[in-house]
Amino acid sequence: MSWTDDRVELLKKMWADGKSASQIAKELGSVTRNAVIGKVHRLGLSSRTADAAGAAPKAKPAVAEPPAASPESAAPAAKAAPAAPAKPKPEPVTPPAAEATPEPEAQATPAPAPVPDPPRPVIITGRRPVVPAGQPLPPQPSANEISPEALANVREVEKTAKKLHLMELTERTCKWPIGDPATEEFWFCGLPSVAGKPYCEAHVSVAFQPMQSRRDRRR
DNA sequence: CCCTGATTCGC
DNA sequence: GCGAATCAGG
Repeated sequence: MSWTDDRVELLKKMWADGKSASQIAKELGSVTRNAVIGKVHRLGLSSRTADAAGAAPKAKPAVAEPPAASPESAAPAAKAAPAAPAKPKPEPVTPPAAEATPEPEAQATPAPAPVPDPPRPVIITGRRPVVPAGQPLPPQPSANEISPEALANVREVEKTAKKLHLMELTERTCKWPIGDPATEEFWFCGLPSVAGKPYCEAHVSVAFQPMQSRRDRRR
């Protein structure tokens, strides 16, 4: 396969989104990360300036950057805008409020017995527990068993999630789901996973809890 | 080792 | 223009 306008478009999009060359290569398929990097350079869009939204960034250091003059000179905004309904882009992640319950909070105990605890990921959605029909019943373990600090940390970490799709997960990428599977706002953490565990450091801390904290949990 | 992007250069 | 091989790093 070659660099069709479509694929180039996707490439630009993902590159702007901060995806790595290898991630982009996987998503596009039929190309290696080298190919992606090569193309990125040929397109002149390297630097990857931290400006996301809309405007065409043009801040090249050395080489001249011919803006590829298109037929239309002053064509107004009406640029090809997909039928994307709305994307306010607020943090989709909003874990169930964790009341300040001064729980002692014993850091994950790698201790003797392997925690026989089901690593149940909390599917955190921005909305109410509204689950579209057909969903496998998202576990809502409620955060009352997780320390507020840990939760805050997780939220922080999730901002840097690699946002991988199912097929991009590997042996060493965090498989913690983020967002609502029923919407586009869904992906997997993707950060480096702890050796032998399916999740990254932050998510392991909320997925595997010491038995102690589960004990005497009322309700 | 795992991974990044950057460059080169034969095709 | 393309991208494998290679380089240079984290």
